[in-house]
Amino acid sequence: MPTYQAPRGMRDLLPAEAAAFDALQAVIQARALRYGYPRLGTPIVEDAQVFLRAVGETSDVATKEMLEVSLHGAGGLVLRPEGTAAVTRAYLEHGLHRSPQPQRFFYFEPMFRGQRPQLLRYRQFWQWGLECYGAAEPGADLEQIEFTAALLAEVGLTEYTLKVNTVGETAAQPKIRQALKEYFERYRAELDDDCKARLDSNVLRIFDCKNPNDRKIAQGAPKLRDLVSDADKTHFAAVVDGLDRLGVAYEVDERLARGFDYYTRTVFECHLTNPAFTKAGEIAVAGGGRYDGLVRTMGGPDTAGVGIAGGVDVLYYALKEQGVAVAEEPRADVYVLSAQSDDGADRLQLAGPLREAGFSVAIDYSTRSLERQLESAVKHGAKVAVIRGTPEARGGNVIVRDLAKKVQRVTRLAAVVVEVGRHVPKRPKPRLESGPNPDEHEPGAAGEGPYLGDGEKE
RNA sequence: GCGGCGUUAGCCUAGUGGUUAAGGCUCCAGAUUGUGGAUCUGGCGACACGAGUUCGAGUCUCGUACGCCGCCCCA
Repeated sequence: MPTYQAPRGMRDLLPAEAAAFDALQAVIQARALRYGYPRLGTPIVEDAQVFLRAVGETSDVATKEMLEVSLHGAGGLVLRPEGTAAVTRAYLEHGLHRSPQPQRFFYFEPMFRGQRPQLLRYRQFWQWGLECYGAAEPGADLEQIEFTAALLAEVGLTEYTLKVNTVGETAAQPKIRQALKEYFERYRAELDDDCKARLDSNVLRIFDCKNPNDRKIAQGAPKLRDLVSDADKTHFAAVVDGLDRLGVAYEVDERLARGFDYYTRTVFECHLTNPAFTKAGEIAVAGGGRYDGLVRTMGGPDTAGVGIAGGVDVLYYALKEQGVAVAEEPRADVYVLSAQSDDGADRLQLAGPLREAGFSVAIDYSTRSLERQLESAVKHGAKVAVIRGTPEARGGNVIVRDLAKKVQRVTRLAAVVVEVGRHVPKRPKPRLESGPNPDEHEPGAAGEGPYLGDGEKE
């Protein structure tokens, strides 16, 4: 009787999907580390003001789409709706703005939104993200865009397009909004109700309108690129030029504007292009941009910043749609069976050395017939059965049976680990500390010079 | 948050006012505890929840929850 259900828009990650998420996190986090972005964790709950300040109090996120948390009746806390504001809060709270700049961070966390769920828009969703503080140069923008392109290529996502645009520096934004407002104000009577509202709330969003007539009006609007400052133009030109040189495919989309107020200059998004997703409008698998005014808005010094966030759920389903195998539900490779009854501890003792050696081992504790136990082992996906039969147990032996090849041999207890190793691989054991990288080539093989200490001359 | 459409067992499906709600898959247990995915036999298990209409509701009406789609918005 399904009396209890997961809350609306939230779902369980069953082992297969959880394994896929783990695999995605491992790939993304390893790349982040390679780019010099260590992971930073922030609480799932934050003071609502953190986000209200950052994203702009008028945006919809602020007004109605955050999930509030009640703590003994006191309000003011919300479930984290996005990463950038939270990471920025941590950056300032811990004085990281007084550490050598730039500071780079990676995160991989669940986020929450309050709207009704739709295709790939859950109330709890996972995002990975990068933040870089204290680098105003276009190279920092490029770094993150290149990261994303390389990441998506690594995991095998091909059905997407990268769009880039510039929305101008902080100082230029009021002027830009003013110019657009003046333009659209002339057509106010012709705009549909939604766009009339956008005219007052967020003019930039009129460019996203689906109404054909409004689109026509929007085509004649002043171009963002003409409205931004000369410095903005130089910055954007450097980004675009860099993408060309790096061989990253992109489109300049004059209409691209992101939802949060904190974006300045470069904005970018990766949109899915598979029809299964475009039918639901534009779904972004990653997106981000520069936020040169955010740190100051949050109470810190004038600090440039740039960030990107990607949807893990979106990426996972997009890969599935493309037929990319992500990860399988992990199964125990080895099953321990026994014909003896009440020998649970013996079965555990049998499994122990195998587990310590790195094999994944599950145990059948039942007293069912060997036939049943073998059937169960196969159904659970085991590749090898270690069978404790009566005569073998008496002689200190077990049977190691390869369930796929249907071959087996009697093995001394001391040799079980070696014998099992002939049929299935060990799982990598994680370590608490990582050691130094081994040198992968002979010294001098790449034509490098000898090591010299300070003061030595070649 | 607004609107439309849905919800029968773990999964898929039948059942449009009248016995005890049917079937397939899965799962569990057996087919005399030494060798497996098959087969056979048996078993567990559902009308999302709550009201209402009716002699009688899985079936009609309303509300709630959840899902899908659209809108708003997009992280």
